[in-house]
Amino acid sequence: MLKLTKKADYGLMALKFLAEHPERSALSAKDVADAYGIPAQLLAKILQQLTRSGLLRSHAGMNGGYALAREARSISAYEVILSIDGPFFITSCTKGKTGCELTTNCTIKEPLARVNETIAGVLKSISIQDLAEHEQPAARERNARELVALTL
Amino acid sequence: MLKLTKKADYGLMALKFLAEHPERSALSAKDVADAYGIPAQLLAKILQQLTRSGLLRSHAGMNGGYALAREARSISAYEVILSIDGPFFITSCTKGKTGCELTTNCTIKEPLARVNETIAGVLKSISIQDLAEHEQPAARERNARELVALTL
DNA sequence: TGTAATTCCGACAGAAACGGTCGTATACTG
DNA sequence: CAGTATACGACCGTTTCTGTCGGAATTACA
Ligand code: SF4
Ligand code: SF4
Repeated sequence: MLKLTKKADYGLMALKFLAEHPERSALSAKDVADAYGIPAQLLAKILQQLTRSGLLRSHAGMNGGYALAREARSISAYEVILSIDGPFFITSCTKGKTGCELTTNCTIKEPLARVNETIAGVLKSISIQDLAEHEQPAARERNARELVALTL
Repeated sequence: MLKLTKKADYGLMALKFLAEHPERSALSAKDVADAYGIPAQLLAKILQQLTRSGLLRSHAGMNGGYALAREARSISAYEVILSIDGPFFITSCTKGKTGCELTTNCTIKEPLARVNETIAGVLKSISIQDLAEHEQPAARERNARELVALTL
């Protein structure tokens, strides 16, 4: 289903946590894992992946750990998900193995690709910074209609 | 990952197909399955589920089959996904089994819930009718920023 | 009445994805 | 050198997804 993996979830939490602690030059995977209840080794792998993707900067050895490679404002949730879960597609017609064989005669492929772009756009426009700030839940969803009208 | 299941995918295809053939009073599951390359028995179950949810009207026996219960314009992709894949949540913190135990000290739960609503809103504003019509892919995503600003 | 078409329903199995662990190697600090 | 930390890959148990099978109930029609 349309659900993000816990890995991505954990990744976002970690990023947010790092964004909230700029005073510390680096936080170890264990620090973050303990702050919430995340399995330490799993989080470690996630942070390593984020580092590979260039979202984090790592430093081994004592007092080592991870820090944001860029400012929180410029890191989008989309990038995080992309890094952890791989290419973002809501449909299965992404070529490669276990893809969909109906791509030739499928008629909803195109429209769904547009929906895909819309959702990707939403994710791209959410930064780690946004997660760190807490605003009031306002009236949302009421504007969804006009919102999609622009993109579809 | 943030991917819809093939079942939902098939369901949308079928709905669209039905919407495109209003002249026929009913189309059998096999008709639809053959039109594309969808496994017939699987599609049958999907259509049955959609019927149970009230999106389709079914008629057994010869010359039986399925037809839209409402007009295509008023059936949203969200309803289809909801019917087939169950409640829509991008996160795992949906209580119940295999849920997330970090809900107490999780700090991104709230923000993600808002993202969830935004995406749900997008889905809700897309109708079967929309899928059946093909418009030009226009500049989308450029408005994503302002779009989310409204909902976040 | 009987037969074919068709929906309906549950159970099941294979395959993939996910969540998590382990072991070990490497790098840095002091 | 010892201790702390990242880096990486292999592995495994569970869940979810996809698809199949077998059979029962409905309806049309000859
Ligand atoms: S091709 Fe059509 S059916 Fe296959 S995944 Fe893409 S959208 Fe779904
Ligand atoms: S509680 Fe926090 S961590 Fe657990 S699923 Fe919800 S958002 Fe993700």
